[in-house]
Amino acid sequence: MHKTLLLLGLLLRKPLTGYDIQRIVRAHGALYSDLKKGNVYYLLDRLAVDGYLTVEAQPGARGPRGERLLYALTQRGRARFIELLREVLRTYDTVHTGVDVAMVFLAELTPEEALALLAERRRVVIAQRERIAAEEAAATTQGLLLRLAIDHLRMLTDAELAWVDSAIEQLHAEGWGERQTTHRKAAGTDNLRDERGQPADEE
Amino acid sequence: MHKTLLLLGLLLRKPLTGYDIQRIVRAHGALYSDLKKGNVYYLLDRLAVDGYLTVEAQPGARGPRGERLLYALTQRGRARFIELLREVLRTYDTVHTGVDVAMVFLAELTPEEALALLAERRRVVIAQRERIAAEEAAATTQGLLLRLAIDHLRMLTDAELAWVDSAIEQLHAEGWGERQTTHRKAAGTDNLRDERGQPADEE
DNA sequence: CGCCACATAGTCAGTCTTGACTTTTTAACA
DNA sequence: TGTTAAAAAGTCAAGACTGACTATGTGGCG
Repeated sequence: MHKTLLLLGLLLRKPLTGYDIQRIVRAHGALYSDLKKGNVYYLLDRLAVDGYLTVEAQPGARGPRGERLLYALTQRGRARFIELLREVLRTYDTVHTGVDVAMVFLAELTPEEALALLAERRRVVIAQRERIAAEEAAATTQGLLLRLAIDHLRMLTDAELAWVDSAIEQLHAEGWGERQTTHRKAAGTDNLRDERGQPADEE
Repeated sequence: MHKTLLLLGLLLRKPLTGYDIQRIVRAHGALYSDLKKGNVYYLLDRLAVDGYLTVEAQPGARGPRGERLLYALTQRGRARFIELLREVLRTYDTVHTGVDVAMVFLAELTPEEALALLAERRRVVIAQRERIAAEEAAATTQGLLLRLAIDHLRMLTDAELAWVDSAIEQLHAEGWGERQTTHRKAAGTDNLRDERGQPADEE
């Protein structure tokens, strides 16, 4: 949904071709990095079909594949943009990265390997944090809003790092680092919980 | 990918039907909430086709739709599980919630509405934090790993809250709250940056 | 100039994901 | 006991997304 928001948002200022959009996306690094090439064309096309964009061949410009299409926002598109903007700002659902799922099953690995993998994760997170911090520095000249946006990325990465550190520490505290403690069987705390009785509100 | 990991993980202990899995997922609240019904059946089927699971009709049990299918892990499935577990633990990519995108375009709204929406977001995040904290409390009896997993969710939610607060504060500091300051045109700091020159490593 | 390597601009088949629908079983109650 | 309501268990068509592929232009260099 926020991918659509981004496309409409980029088209606010002036009409663009699919490739223009890709260049902008790429230039912004981590911020927009989840909008992939193929998806851009798909979404632009769908937005056009739904009447949010108009399409026309760009006059004097042909790419390797025939003539380039120029997409422009319609009035409905502008309205849709505002609508989406509100929607995205006001809602929040929990992010699901998957580490949490992995964590639940961590006892399936040897303590040594588990800790080694977490240590590797830690390094990866730090590297990513570095990259984002650099972007943030570059963005300070670009105005408050862009900086706040990148701030968001950085703060989430910081939180991830803090969590990994805390997890490693707690595992050590429980003896996961030591050679052969009470681990062979102590790990088997059953983590399959089943619901019985209350239907656990499904929407 | 972590959805597959979860399915395989749940099947580690014993064979289950699709519906068994759904009950477990629902019972775990926020932790597994991104695995939806339809997807469960699709993924189980695909895993079976790929040889990671075996399927057989559960003996004395029929649901509303014919006989229920019981899925069991194969040796390959067990190996795949471990493989995925390692992969998920070791990698990290930035999460993309969309607020950051929305933030970039915040100047398209009036300062009043923007701040109101952020305030609403703040409330939503707090409510979600509450829900997760409750789950975390309930999970403390369930062992370290489950608690660490839910910790992860909570810490990310905390970070989101901290960000919203900081954003609101900074916007106020810039005069977004006051009635009619220099905003009609001052907001138009161009946030379309384009790449020129270096191809900005695309993998 | 002819050839190679690379950048450009885009398509496409296949995969994942979802919400709305369907059919059967169970429960509740008049 | 018959009727209605809700929950169980699952299907399905359509939408979103991706990576691999394609085909054209462009610059360098022998």
